[in-house]
Amino acid sequence: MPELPEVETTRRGIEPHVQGRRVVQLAVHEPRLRWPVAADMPSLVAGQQVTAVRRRAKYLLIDLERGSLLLHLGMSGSLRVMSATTPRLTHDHLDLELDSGQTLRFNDPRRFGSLHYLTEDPAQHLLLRKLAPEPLEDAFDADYLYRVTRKRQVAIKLLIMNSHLVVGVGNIYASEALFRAGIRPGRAAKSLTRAECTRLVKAIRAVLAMAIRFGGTTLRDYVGADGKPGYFRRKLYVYERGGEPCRRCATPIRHRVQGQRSTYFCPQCQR
DNA sequence: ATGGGCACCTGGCTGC
DNA sequence: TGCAGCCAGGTGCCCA
Repeated sequence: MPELPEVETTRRGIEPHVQGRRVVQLAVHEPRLRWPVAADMPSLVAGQQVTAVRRRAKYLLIDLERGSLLLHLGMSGSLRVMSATTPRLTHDHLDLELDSGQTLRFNDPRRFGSLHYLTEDPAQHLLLRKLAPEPLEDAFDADYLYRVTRKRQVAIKLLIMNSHLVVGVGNIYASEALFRAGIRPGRAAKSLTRAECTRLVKAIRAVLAMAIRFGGTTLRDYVGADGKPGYFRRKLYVYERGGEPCRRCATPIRHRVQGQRSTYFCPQCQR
């Protein structure tokens, strides 16, 4: 479910409830996530104070005094803050119970999410070490995108979804950013001109920033940390709009499968 | 090094 | 009503 804007929306939603609190208990109701939750994690994190809540790509980092929890929401995960006494629902797999009487509850039907506890520098962890620059920071610019697309035969949509090259762009925003940049998703990455790279970088930044401002995209059951749905969905130009008229030129939006994922584009506006 | 495909899961929807 | 088949927001890993 979550792309970068949903993860950032979640981070901002939980931060005020979590930062500065002390962990009373980590309750692992279902350890079988994408990777098994380590059995000794509850004993390691109990009693520690939360010093910060950060995000790297689509990972959330909950910094503690002596280490960090590294959480990924996968395809269907969500985090909610609620009273620790609230009855659990199906797929509520984790509870980070706090000294405020509240709990940070992780629900994930598909169990593609994950939780690690790191005592080393998180940036050096295997899952984070090879990630590309953050798209909303300065290192991600037209020069960078132009450089990494040279010699790449792969379709530009697949390239911008490759977290070793660009982080935070998932299936929805990949289609949306390419529409805004006027670039067809199937184009070989190396065929992009410098001007197109400039447009694409701007489009990626703009679409992610706007989605964060609107609190993420509502698709099916997505809700933010406070349980409220995101409002970006009505802003989508192409995603899940196959056959419908392009909002800009009225040409029917096309749908096709790329790398086993759905892609949407306007054959008129995108070249 | 690059690229393509699969795997991990559950649930919702469609069509017979 | 039941059930098979297909699809869904991610990404690490294996193989060619």
